[in-house]
Amino acid sequence: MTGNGSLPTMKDVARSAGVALGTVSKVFNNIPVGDSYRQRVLEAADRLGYQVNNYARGLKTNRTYAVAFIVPNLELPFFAILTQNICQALERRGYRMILALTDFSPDTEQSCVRMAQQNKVDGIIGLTYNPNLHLKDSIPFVSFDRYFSSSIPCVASDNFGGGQMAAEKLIELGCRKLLFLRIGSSVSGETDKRGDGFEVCCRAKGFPCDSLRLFNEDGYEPFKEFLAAHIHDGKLDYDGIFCASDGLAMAIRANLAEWGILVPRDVQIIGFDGIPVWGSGLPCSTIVQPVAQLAETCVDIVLKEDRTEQPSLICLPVCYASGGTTRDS
Amino acid sequence: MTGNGSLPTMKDVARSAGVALGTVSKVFNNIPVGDSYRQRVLEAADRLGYQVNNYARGLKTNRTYAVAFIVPNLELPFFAILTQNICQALERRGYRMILALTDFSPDTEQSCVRMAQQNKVDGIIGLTYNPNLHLKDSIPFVSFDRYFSSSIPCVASDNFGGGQMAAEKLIELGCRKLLFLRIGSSVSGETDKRGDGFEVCCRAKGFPCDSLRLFNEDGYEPFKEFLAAHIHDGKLDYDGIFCASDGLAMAIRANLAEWGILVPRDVQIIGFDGIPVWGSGLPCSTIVQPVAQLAETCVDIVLKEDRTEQPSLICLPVCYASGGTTRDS
DNA sequence: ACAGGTACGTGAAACATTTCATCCACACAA
DNA sequence: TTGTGTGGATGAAATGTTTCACGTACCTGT
Repeated sequence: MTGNGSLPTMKDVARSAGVALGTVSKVFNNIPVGDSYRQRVLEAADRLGYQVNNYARGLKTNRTYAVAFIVPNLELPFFAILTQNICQALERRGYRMILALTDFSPDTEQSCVRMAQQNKVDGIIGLTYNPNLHLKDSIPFVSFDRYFSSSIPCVASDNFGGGQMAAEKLIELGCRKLLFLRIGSSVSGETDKRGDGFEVCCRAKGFPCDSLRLFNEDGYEPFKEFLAAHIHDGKLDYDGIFCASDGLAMAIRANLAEWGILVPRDVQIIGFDGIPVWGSGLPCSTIVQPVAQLAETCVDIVLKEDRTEQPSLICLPVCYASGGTTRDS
Repeated sequence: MTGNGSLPTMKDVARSAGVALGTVSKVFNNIPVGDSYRQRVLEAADRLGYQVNNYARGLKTNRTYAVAFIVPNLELPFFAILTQNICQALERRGYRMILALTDFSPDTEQSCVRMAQQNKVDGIIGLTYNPNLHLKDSIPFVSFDRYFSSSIPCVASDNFGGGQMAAEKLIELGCRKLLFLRIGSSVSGETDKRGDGFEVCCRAKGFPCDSLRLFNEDGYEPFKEFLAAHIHDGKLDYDGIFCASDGLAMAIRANLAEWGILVPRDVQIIGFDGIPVWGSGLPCSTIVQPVAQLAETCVDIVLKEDRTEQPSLICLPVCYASGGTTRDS
């Protein structure tokens, strides 16, 4: 017994095992050590209940095996699942995640970055919106879904392609009066491309396409007004709607139901994200983001040793999946 | 300029400001320092882009302002929202969260605890199932929803009361043939109490009550068989179902729909959790858990300095909320 | 038997902080 | 003028690791 009440250190283990400090260190770093020594060290460590102190280790090595993930919240199923996949990808590589929530506040985003820097994380993955985040270039940063500049790697789904895909599908299903709906803040980023792809495709095929942006985060009140203005004699002006997210699609469907307009009977809807909830399949027909690969890619890039020749934008393919809000199944 | 390429340290700041090391330390710890000194230090720090190194600080002080949260995954909306609330409660107090996912594996739970210990977290909040987790008693541990022993504080909803509440409500709505459904692993914990409360109440009021436990995590196949056996001439043997979670309730509803049995027309369903998803309200009528207070309580307890006289079980009240799967609105 | 080489154990220095015993300078009282 | 007290700056020690230059012991070949 070393006697004092605090936790055992390497020094205690060394003393107890009758070896030098450096030898203990080597054992816990998988550096070759004579078998008898290794054994004695492990026994002593076990006896004392020794555990490596990562704070001392990190101080010395400047590697912490921690990565910060910055995300607005976990209410949106897509955010939650993305967080889960990134956390798992990190754990698989022996890293751990420091979770930082911003609630979409640019100031909070900045302070999360500061926190991460003070904590000497080995990298930061950010689902952030602040266009002029101040980053120390000594810490690798990967942006999810928002492209800031060529010096900041960005991992995203093929949003443009997804929009095209949605348009093609709706047209193929016979829709002729098309609408794109998106919701959210003014700082857009990649998400707008979903609408761009949709519009480009509609126009190319010669069908009219309206586009509406809803600014009210909750409640969808602006949509209600819009709906009221576009329903005549119980019939909607549109027969195909592409929503920028599944959540929006679900809200729209609920809203339309109040007018007696049924999905997919009267209008077909395609959402975006493709996260199953409640274990009962997709919430709607949708463009599915490859969450697992997105997460894996973010982690790969942020942990990459060689930071020269990093691609600045990585775009992963999406796919269409039927989920009950289109008439195709 | 200090010259070497690495990050500036307190020593650099001290030199640049022309003050002693200890003075710089005091400035960044809000310990009284002469105004002119303070100013000079802050300017120098700003000039050099200095940031406190939390690893050195943590090594010296043994406080890290980090708390580990151990949870199976973020797929279940309840887990995701709980994680969010705990993370926010921590951030409000100047702490950060290390997120550790277990996918329900007892071994992973244990290794998460080990990881947390090595990382010198100030506390651990665990939504774990392993009944014999090996914990260092030097780190405060709070268990969410599972009671292990009187020495480990447990924070939970009033599951028993919630079960009673569900029974009372269904009976009040005229249901007479009642069923309780739960899903999940054999290691149960507090969750079983939902069923207990339900059964006790049904029995007390003199109505029959069946109870079924589904072991298959995904797919709900066992429930399908059970359903088939209890539907005669398109009519279900039950007119009121209490599900141990909203996710299960949603799956049941979908299953019943395939048999032409509509909710709440033919049978009324009450779930458990009460997490809104897709921003469009509750998924079903449900017993709502007070997630925000649960999170707040966990954090309060795990960070409490005085660890004597801690309650071993804290039980927070739930409430019923109508969400479309009962005929009461 | 001895030189040279190899494998590996040793312990001090370094990492960036906090803390504490000292010390200084100034003010005020006698 | 001198002695005392005080607010506050100082810098060395300590925190638990890793790393590296060094030293020792053993082995091999001639």
